[in-house]
Amino acid sequence: MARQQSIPRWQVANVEDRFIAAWGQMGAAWGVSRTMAEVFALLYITARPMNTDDVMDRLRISRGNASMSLRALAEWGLVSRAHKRGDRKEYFIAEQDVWALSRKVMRERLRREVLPLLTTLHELRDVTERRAEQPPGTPLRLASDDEPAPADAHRPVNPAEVRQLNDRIDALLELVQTIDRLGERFVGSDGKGLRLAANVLSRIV
Amino acid sequence: MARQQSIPRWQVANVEDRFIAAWGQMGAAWGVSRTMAEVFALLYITARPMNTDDVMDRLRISRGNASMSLRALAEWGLVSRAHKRGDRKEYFIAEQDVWALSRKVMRERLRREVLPLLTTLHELRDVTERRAEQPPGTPLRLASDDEPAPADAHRPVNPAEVRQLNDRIDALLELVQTIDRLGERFVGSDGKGLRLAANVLSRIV
DNA sequence: CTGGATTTTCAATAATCTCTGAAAGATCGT
DNA sequence: ACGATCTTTCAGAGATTATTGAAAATCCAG
Repeated sequence: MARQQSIPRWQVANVEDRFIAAWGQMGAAWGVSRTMAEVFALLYITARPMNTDDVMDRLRISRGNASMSLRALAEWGLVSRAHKRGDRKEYFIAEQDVWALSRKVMRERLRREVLPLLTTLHELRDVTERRAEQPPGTPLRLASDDEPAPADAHRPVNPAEVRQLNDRIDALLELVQTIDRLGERFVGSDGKGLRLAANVLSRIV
Repeated sequence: MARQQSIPRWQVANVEDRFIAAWGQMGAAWGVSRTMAEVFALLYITARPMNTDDVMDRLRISRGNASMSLRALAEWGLVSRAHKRGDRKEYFIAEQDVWALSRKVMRERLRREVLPLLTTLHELRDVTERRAEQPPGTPLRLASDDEPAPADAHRPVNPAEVRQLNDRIDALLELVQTIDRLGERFVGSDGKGLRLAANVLSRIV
């Protein structure tokens, strides 16, 4: 095999910049703030411990912004904190294992953005659910409705329609639950969950 | 089994509203415009063909907004267009099969937000890649750099570091490719891909 | 072809989200 | 305890994105 060719520093910086931009873009498309994604990208691609000033200077962002982004990344578990002897500054290091990364992202996103939906869907189903074993006399209306609703609003809805509404909520509930459980599977297993899944599925389908 | 209890219309509307709000919220968290997610939620949960005015009135949004959102949803393949005899208005119907829905969402998101990243990562790797079979004399610098860079920028980077940089890009490339292929798997298979995956994985891990 | 009905477009506006920078708060060595 | 260094906070400024509404385009029946 031929010898590795050396590359001028400016070209490496260019690669890093393009990587950071692309990663930031993707983050933004998936609902992560662009800057936070960029800070992570910087730490990942350089694979060097960096302090707030390093990040500020390289990304041309304010101290406050850098501080917030780094903290958020630490909360997500995507970067860890480190210290250097004789230096009071705090340094940050990006997790380099991409499987660990995807696990952490998945866990956090499930917790923050799927669970709340799941909760709401359950609540809603409680309303539309067949109340088979409920005592017949139970009042349907909640206590607190003092708004003068039009008479039409009180017309009872065809029970068949209610059942269909319930079924639609149920179907979504099942989907979201499946996604949630699937995610938890990865999270729960060791670091290689996604890779395992990929292999298994390739063989099956 | 006891008889299904009837529910006043206002309570159904309340369930629908809460569903729409929750769905919109989740959409926003995942980088989909809140309104677009809400319009879909409305069409899905009512399971009725609706025209632009219906959506405008129910969601209290402008005609333009409703029109744009409906069109986008149609482009995503999440709603289909329909017509009623003797009515020139266009009606929209939400896909009700949640597995088909997840397939369509996944396909579009892969295409729009993963593929571009994949492309960039490939481009970047082309730069850092070992140029084993490349002719030795090939110039490293691109033709067009007239900017007066500081001498430091031209200092060659330690080849070992370049290799490590390449490895980091490679690792991410592999991850993103895995996700992409995994997604394509669902898309390519019949409607039940996700459910199948869920079952298989539950048994394995 | 015409007129009315419907949809689409898009510049202006509004709402939302993000970033800054300076001040307040922490932390540490002496 | 003090001063120096570093970090966090957050109100205001700025940037971005979403929304409106009215005009323009499209469509269709007669």
